[in-house]
Amino acid sequence: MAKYMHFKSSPGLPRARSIPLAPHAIMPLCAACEIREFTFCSVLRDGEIERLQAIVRQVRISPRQILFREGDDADNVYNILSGVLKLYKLLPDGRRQITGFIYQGDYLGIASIGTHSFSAEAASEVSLCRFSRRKLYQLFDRYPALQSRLLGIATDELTAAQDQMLLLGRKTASEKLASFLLSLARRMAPCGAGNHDITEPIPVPMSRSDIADYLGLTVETVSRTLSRLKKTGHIVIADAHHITIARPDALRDIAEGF
Amino acid sequence: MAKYMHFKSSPGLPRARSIPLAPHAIMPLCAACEIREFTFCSVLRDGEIERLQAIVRQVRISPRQILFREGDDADNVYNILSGVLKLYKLLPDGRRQITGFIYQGDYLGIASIGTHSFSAEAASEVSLCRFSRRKLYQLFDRYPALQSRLLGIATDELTAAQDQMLLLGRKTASEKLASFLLSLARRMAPCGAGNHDITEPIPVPMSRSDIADYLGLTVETVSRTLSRLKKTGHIVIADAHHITIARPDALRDIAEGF
DNA sequence: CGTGGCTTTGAATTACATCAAACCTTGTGG
DNA sequence: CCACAAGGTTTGATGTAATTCAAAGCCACG
Repeated sequence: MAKYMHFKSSPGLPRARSIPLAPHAIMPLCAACEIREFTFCSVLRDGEIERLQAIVRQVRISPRQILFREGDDADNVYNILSGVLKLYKLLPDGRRQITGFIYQGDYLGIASIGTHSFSAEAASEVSLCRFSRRKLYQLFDRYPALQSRLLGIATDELTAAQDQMLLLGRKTASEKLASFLLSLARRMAPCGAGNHDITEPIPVPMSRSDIADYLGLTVETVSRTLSRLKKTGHIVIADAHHITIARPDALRDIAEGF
Repeated sequence: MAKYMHFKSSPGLPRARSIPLAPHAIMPLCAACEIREFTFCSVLRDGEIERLQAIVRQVRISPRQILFREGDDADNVYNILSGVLKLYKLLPDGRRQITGFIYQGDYLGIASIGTHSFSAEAASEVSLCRFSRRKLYQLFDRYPALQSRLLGIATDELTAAQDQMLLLGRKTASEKLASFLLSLARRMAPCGAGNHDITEPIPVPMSRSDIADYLGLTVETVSRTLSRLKKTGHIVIADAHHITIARPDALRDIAEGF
C-alpha cells in the first residue's frame, strides 16, 4: 500500500440509486417485527417486548449519509432493518479501510470507550431501529439474557475480524475476492432462510471502490481480478451488481488458498 | 502477498531462550494475586474470590508449545500470569497471520461456536490460570458483573481488531512498524504502572518472523524497515530484542500516516 | 569452536498500485 | 426522445513497494 494513494471523500448529496435489495421493512411494532428472531430483540418474549418498544425509534437514511463518525459519542445502538451500511476507518491522507459491511438483522453499536472507533455510512437506503445505549443497558438487570446475547454478537464479530485479518495480511487478490464473494453469498441469503442458493446471482450492493477498501486493494485490482475470475469460468458477471458463482467448490478452493 | 510464500512451521522441541520478560508470577492463591486487578477476577471481591479459586488451575508452558489449535474445542479460558503468547491462523500452504500477541494480565478465551478460531502458541515461558469455561459461565448468574467484564474485554478486542485491519489493509511497511512499536511500548508498561517511560528500551519478546506475520509483511521487510527507522534516527536498536523509541512524536506521525 | 537458528543486507523479481483513457449506465435538460 | 454530463467500471501501459532469492553476519549453546 503506497501511502500517497488517495481516495475521494463522499461529498455532496446522497443520491438514491436503484440497487436491488431486500425489501424495505417498515416496522411500526416490535411485536410484529419480521426480523426480530435474528436480532438481540429475540431474547425478550412476547410479553416483554414492550420494554424495547418503549425505547426504540425508527430511523431512515439515504445512501452516502453518515450515521456517525469515528470519535462521536456512542450514545445509541442500532439494529439494521433493511439496507447496507459500511463501517470504516480513515487515515489523515484519506486512505480508507472498510472494517465491515452490515446488513439486515445485524447489530451495530459494540463500542469500547463510549465513542465510536469507526464511521458508519449508508451504502443504500437504510432503515434502522435506534436504541439509547443507556436505556438498553438498563434492561440488562432485568433481562440478563440480553447481555449474553450481546456478548455472543461481540464474540462472533471478533471471529469474523480474525478471518478478515488473515485475508488482509496474507491472501492474494484472487483469494480476497473469492473469499468476499462467498461470504457475500452466505450473508445475502434472506435472514434465516438457510443457505443462499449458490447458483443464483448474488446481489452486490456496494461499489467496486467499497470492495477495494474492504479488501485492502485498489478499484482497478478488484475490477481486473473479477474479470480474471470471469474469464476462468469461476463466476458470471451479469452486471456490476449481480454476480453468479459458477463453480462454488473451485471458488472455495481459491478462497482458502489451495 | 504471493501465495506460494511459505513459512517454517514450529516443529521440534520447545527451547527456552533468555528473552527478558516481566518476572514470572507464581501465584498459588487468587487472594494474593498481584495482577488480579487487571483481569476479570477483579469483579469478585475479597469474600467472593474463593469461587474462582475453586475452579482455577495454574498451567505453565514453554516456548513453541501450543496451548490449543484452531478448531479445538474451547473448553477452557485463560488469564496470562506472565509471558507472551501468539495467536494465529494458518492457510493450507503454511502462510500464517498472527492475529494478536497477548501478555501478562490478558484474557484468552473469547470463542464463538465452542471451538477456537485460532491457535495459541507460547512465545516465551508462559504461566496461565486456566478455568473451565462451563464453570466460569455458571458464575454469571450469581455475579453478573463477571459477564459485563467479559463483554467489555470482547469490545476492547474488537476495537483493537479494527485498528489492526486498518494497519493490514492500508498502512505502508514503515507505518506498520511504527504502529507496532508504539503499541508494544504502551503494552509493555508494567501492568497498570501508568505509561511506559517512552525513553526506556522496549523489550521485544517476539522474533522478526512473528512480527512479520503479525504485520502482514516478510521477515526481510521487517528487518529492512527497522534498519531504515534506525538510520533516520527514529529508533535505537540495542539488540534484536531491545528497541528504544528515540523520537516518539515523529514515530507517532509515521504510525498515523502523516 | 563449530553448528543451527535468527537477523541483516544485497540483487532481482513481481503482484499490485498508479496513471491514463475508454466505456457504460443512469439521470437531466433541451 | 435524444444529447450529454457525471459517476462508476473496465482495460491498458507503466512504475514501485514489498517479496523472493541468495548469502553473509551474529549469537547462543552444546
